[in-house]
Amino acid sequence: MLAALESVFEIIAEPNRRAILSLLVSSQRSVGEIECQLRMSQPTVSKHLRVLREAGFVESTVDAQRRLYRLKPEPLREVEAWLAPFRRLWSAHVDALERYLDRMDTSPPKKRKKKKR
Amino acid sequence: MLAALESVFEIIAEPNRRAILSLLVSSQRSVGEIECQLRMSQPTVSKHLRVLREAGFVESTVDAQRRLYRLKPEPLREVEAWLAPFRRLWSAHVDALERYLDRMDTSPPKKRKKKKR
DNA sequence: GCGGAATATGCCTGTCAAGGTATATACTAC
DNA sequence: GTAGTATATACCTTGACAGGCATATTCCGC
Repeated sequence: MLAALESVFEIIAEPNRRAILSLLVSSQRSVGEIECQLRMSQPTVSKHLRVLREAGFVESTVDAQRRLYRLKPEPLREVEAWLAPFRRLWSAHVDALERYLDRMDTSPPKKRKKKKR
Repeated sequence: MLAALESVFEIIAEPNRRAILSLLVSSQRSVGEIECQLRMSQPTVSKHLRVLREAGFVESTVDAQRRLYRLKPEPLREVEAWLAPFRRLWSAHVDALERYLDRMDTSPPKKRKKKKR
């Protein structure tokens, strides 16, 4: 579980890790809080947190025996950056190429912002 | 390779699949073109395309013996949607203040020993 | 019909991640 | 010191996916 896992996309491919990240949006949490809210075993939470920490998704501070984890933005911005070129697919403005491709579309109509077919 | 793979995040966790998607941004392509440009074997390309098609990332039209694949927007919008709540992490003016408030959000730490491990 | 080109699929195998259990570590309170 | 709490790590097993190779399918031209 704590192996290579180089790419940020592989990190967020795991549903429990996404759940942890989403939980941390509202505020930082201790391992026990995450364990309780997401109904995962404590070692599982710790292992996922380790993966997330080593990938830069979260950081922790020590508070007595507890460790408080909170989000770090950088890796998710990588995802955002990769996603950027695809936004033209659903942006309101439809350029020439997309209109061309839409004309070739043989599948049943779907909700599109702009014209097609 | 052609198993469940339910979530869109698991689909885009595979580097070759991300490469295929990125390649299709500029225009639709045949399997042979993808195979050539990305230097993958033909069965590998076809299998990845099948995964992408079944997940709704791409669709294909038949052109003689060829099949032309092009992007479909919906699944990537799911990624975009999941990412949305995290944008507050890097929207400039809230950053420092909200992260400070996050720490106050839970029960106040007692004597804090600094930093991560 | 036949042969060839383009793509899809089946089978097999190596690899690796995810989780469980048990244990280790770190810290607090007494 | 001891006991208790919170978290991390080691070891192991299971399962799934990615890719290679061989083969099947589909379509074209002749």
